[in-house]
Amino acid sequence: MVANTIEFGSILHSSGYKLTAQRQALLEIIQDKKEQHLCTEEIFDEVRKIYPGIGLATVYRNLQLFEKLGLVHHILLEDGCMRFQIMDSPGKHRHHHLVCEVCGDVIDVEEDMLETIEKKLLSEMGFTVKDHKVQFFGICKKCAEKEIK
Amino acid sequence: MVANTIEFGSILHSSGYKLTAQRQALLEIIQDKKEQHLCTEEIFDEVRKIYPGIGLATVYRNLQLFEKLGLVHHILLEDGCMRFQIMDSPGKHRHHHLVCEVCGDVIDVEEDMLETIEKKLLSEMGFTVKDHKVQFFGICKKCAEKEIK
DNA sequence: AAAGTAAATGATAATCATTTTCTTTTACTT
DNA sequence: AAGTAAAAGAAAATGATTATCATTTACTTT
Repeated sequence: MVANTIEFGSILHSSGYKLTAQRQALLEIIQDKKEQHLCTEEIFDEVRKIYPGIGLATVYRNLQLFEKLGLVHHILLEDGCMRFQIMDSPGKHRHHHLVCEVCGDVIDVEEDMLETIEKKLLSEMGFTVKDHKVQFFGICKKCAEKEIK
Repeated sequence: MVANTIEFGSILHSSGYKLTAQRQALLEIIQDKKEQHLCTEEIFDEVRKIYPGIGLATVYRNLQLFEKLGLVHHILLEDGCMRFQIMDSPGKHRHHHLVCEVCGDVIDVEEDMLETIEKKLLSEMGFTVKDHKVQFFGICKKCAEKEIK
């Protein structure tokens, strides 16, 4: 499931892009920190550890490119920066995010559970859904348990 | 259903805020342009027509205040600015947005349709949902009909 | 394997939405 | 009508992101 450097290389090449050391380093980081929804600056800080010379503009540029190629996707929370994640199964609808209002954690939910709604939107409103972005705000399990004590 | 100036006045007063001419003008505009998901700059341009002296910072400040008071809410699309709307029924979960990828229109969907999912998130993951943000991307009815022709 | 070329990078400046600061004005209280 | 804290206006500051441009590099062609 997890794509390796060679795969990334062929994805880039087949679209006419070059596989640079910077791009490899970036993809490695994003893949490693899969569960953490890192923002651009955070990715920049991480990637510098393995490729110290990299510039911030390169990070921005390539995250955009990776998203265009379907390798990563981003979410917008309320903190005013883009947070990126590896796209686990290209073509599938985006997964949902649970944002805990207490601890700030962002939890991924792989299950879609929106088919019924999307069918309804088509039949009742004539709107064909191609993708969605869903965020739930509330209290995560950990924080709910702490509150009881 | 539609709150008038007097209501807004008492909402502001009861929370210790003053009812200024600028705030009235702002609320009028946001109420008038209910369907339009205006961004801050657009609201600024509109409000200047009825209150020419208003400053942009005042618009930003008050939109923030109105949101805190539950009078308006905002969405974040991909254009990098906040878009505001009057909150029709305070306390209720936010409504969903259908974003047409062809014409860019944003359509409101008042029906919630997420109860089943939210129950599942609680029972299976222990996550208590307080609110949600849901955007569907796709093709609206109008654009779908045009395509056929 | 060396040369050629377009793409990619790094550094820095520019941009754009939003926030902050600070002085002046105004809404509401006494 | 006077007093006061909140609000407004103007402008500077901030922070994320994008654009510019000279230099470097990945990959192609010889």
